[in-house]
Amino acid sequence: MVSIKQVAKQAGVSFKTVSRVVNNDPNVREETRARVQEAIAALNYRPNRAARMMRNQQSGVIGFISDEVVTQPYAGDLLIGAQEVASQHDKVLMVVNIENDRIGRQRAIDMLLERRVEALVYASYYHKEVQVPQEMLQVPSVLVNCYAENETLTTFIPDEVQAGYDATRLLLEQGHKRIGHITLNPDIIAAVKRLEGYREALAEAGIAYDPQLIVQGESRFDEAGDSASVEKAVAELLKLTHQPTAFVCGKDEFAMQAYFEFAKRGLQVGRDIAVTSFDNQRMIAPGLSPGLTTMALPHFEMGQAAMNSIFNQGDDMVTRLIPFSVIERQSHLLKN
Amino acid sequence: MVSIKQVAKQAGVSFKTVSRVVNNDPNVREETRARVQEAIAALNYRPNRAARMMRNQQSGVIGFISDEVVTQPYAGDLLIGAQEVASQHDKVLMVVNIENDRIGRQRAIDMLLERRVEALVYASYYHKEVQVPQEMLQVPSVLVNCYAENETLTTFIPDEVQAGYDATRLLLEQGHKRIGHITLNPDIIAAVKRLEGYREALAEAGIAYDPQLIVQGESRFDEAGDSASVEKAVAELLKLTHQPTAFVCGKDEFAMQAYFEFAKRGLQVGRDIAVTSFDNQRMIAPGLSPGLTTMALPHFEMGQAAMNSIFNQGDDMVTRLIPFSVIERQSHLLKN
DNA sequence: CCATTTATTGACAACGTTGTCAAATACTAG
DNA sequence: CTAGTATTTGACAACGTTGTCAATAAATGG
Repeated sequence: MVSIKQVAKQAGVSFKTVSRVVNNDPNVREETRARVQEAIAALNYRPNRAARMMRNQQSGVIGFISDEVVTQPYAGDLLIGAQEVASQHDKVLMVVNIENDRIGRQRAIDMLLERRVEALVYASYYHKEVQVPQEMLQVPSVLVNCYAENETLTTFIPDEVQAGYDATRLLLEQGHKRIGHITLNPDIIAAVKRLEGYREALAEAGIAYDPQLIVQGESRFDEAGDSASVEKAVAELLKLTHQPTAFVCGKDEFAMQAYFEFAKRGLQVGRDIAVTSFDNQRMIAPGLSPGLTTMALPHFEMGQAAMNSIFNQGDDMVTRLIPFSVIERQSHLLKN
Repeated sequence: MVSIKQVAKQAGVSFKTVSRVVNNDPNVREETRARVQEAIAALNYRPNRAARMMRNQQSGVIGFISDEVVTQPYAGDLLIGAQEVASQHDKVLMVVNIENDRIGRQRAIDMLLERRVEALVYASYYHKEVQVPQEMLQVPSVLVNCYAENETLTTFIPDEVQAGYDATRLLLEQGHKRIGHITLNPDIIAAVKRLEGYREALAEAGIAYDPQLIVQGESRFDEAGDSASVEKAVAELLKLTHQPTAFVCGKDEFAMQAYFEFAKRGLQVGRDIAVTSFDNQRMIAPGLSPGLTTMALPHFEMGQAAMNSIFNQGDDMVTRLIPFSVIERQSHLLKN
């Protein structure tokens, strides 16, 4: 690899002069500058960031520890959002994926700290509680899509309550009074919070909460994607004497399966029954017919917000709720 | 940040001795080693990789340029596969996402080369042709999920022909003779190659190719997820006098929509009609009923293979096809 | 043309490491 | 106890940069 000294030799100047040219120092005679630039081009010189960093003690790198983020559909948007902001500040991300300790979390953090990352982002692939390793505190750090028991770090999490509220309100606004809710596994925070939002919306509309309308869409030990639970859930809700006319589904997969269950019974979403859901899986929601109205997780926004908070060290140690976006398609409407 | 010299002072030795302890040099008296280790722990010292790198001219970093890989569902597995192998060799990935030049490709490559990455992986989110920037050739590089016009780089791409062949053969093995194929947009390489595989499988089985059985599932300018095209495609195929008894769907979304079309007509997958598909979208395929038999893109394997080829510089400038995995669920079977 | 001032350039140290080699210390045998 | 050897330690240079400051060259004014 060619260094600044070789360029200097080629241009017939001291290496310090080359440094000046590289850094756009105005105190260089034009003629010299041109000569140096020529040499730089000729030798295809590229400054060495590691050496530069050693002088000014800045790595320009931000560590991004992802707890399976990238394997999850669209959660990669979190990465993209973070990168976008980082790159505006001339920083790069060093991404380490720690999947169930395949590479231990400890090792990841050590690696990143040895590389003198200027900050750390710890992102989880679904909203959950995590243990924050002590070492993270040595460097500005934020948590995304997860939170720590002892609120030691700035945290960005999706506003599940709002999402549950909005998903329900969309249906209330259409005049529905009996709204079924097929919930996620209650071990998941999202399940609990969204239900909370659902109840808030009902309360606001002056509708009594009826526990019969809440059915779990996945058994605690379900394999991902097992459709039997949703089948049962829909059956149960439709068996009620006072049938629901609308459904809030815990995720788009549930909605998809519910569509099938409705179809079996000759019910049609958009005519006989209204549906809202969560996640905006781009592979599912737009492809259903009618298109599924669903609450999109603010992955991109959380990534941006997290990174912004790193650069604006003013506000610290807060937990910020990032709102979901309402993706309105047609499934929440009934046309007749 | 604490440096080796401060540790040395604390332990009352020269900084070179600390260096030896850090690097597990056996030529250190046990007593001294203990003293140094104590100081290291006390000061929470961590070696500076950038400085280390400057000496031995190795950054330990591999650049991963992703052309929207992480936004694509499960394509993030590519990253994971790559990281797994990299980390076995004690390297880290520096990931830069270049989405339609939001951060220019040029800037990404400059950044990575300034950081003296030891190699570059260029990954595209769907199998397509790319222009390889000249600079990539300065460093060992591989292409993943995309290929260059002038085959200048080692390339790893999914074996679309095999996938098409397997998806078709699964159905042929069940005795189907009339197999419909709903294809992707023909601008996409996958569409063309999978059809090729389909034809190979038919030919092998001694069944004549019937162009009437091939229908495009998305118009050239379709928005992602528009379901109208599949609706029409299925209708067209079922209208044929000599109806198909099995369908090869271009992707899992098509299959999902086809399931709905069949349901509308009282046809049931697994009883009246058999289906195979591509992608193994974990949000869709297992949740359909019956579970969708589909060909999983070898993202993880491509990531691994790409990284392995970087470390085994023996074989160069080859194009390697990585096979899809056949994910057998029930949709290709008919039980009666 | 000389004395100043100003613009341009270069020598050198430093950043935190590791490699080379020499110095110091500890151990062994006679 | 001494010489000789083996072990342990440290001084110094180097990696590729940038900051500090001094040295040189060019420009200005009288």
